[in-house]
Amino acid sequence: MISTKGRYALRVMIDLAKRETDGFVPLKEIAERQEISKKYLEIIVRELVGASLLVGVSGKGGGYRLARKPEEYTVLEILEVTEGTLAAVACLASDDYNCPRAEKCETLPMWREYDEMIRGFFKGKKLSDLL
Amino acid sequence: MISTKGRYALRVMIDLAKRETDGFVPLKEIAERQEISKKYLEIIVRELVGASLLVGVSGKGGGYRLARKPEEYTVLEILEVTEGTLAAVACLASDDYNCPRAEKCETLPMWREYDEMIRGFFKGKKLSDLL
DNA sequence: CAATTACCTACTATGTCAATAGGTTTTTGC
DNA sequence: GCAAAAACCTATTGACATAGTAGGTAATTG
Repeated sequence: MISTKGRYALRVMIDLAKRETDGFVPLKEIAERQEISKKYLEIIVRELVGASLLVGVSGKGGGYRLARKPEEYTVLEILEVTEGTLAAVACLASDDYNCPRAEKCETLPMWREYDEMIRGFFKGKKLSDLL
Repeated sequence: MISTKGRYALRVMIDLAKRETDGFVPLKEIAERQEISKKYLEIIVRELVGASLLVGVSGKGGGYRLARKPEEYTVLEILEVTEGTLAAVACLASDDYNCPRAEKCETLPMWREYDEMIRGFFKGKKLSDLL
């Protein structure tokens, strides 16, 4: 299940994409428009800055803006930053999981297929598709 | 993310499908073969019986068996029993959620599309496909 | 009647989610 | 230089879900 964090992140990105030409947009404005607690958004937005999806500038006149053009973001990368992993099952979440039953596991192939489908879906969606 | 409950349920169903002709299979055997705590499986299996996916018989010589043929189960229904909902976002998890922002929500259409894809995927998989 | 098995209720440890609280640092305009 | 505005940072919390465990009762068969 996609958490609020991922969903909020997406909404922030969309909000900023719509204000692409407005320079730096303060978080306060975004929080009000989106009706999300500014304090909570701070956490989310910081991660987006950390991953270089957003650029943040402190001080008066500061705020946030997209680091690239809306069509250059996939929904996948936005969700991966905030959700950590989109893996459907723990077995696929990290490379060093190494389940001893993997060889004989009858369900693993299905989870792999599922995973690929999901990633493909979100990779195919650009931020610009959501405006 | 699909929890252990759903994944274990699936493995129990597969295990039973492979022993379709063996009459009633005691949980102890399944737990040993699958290397899962019997106690925990009890909880899961009870839910499967409650949903009429399995038939359980008490007493000596008892155990569990499938209620239907393997090709008559979809993975979707098995997961739905144990996971409760497969909805990707809270907005779609229950019908009476009624988000006030639904009308203007830019992401909702994508979540709907995502949801349909997932349900379609698991509906298309039969238990017999996993043997 | 003893063994086996499902069935049932309750509890618990751990972790994650969704925030909140209360600061510090950076930058600009006056 | 100073006040305002903004990002940035650390810590904490309440609620809930997950992944079990513990200890029993009821049903069935040989």
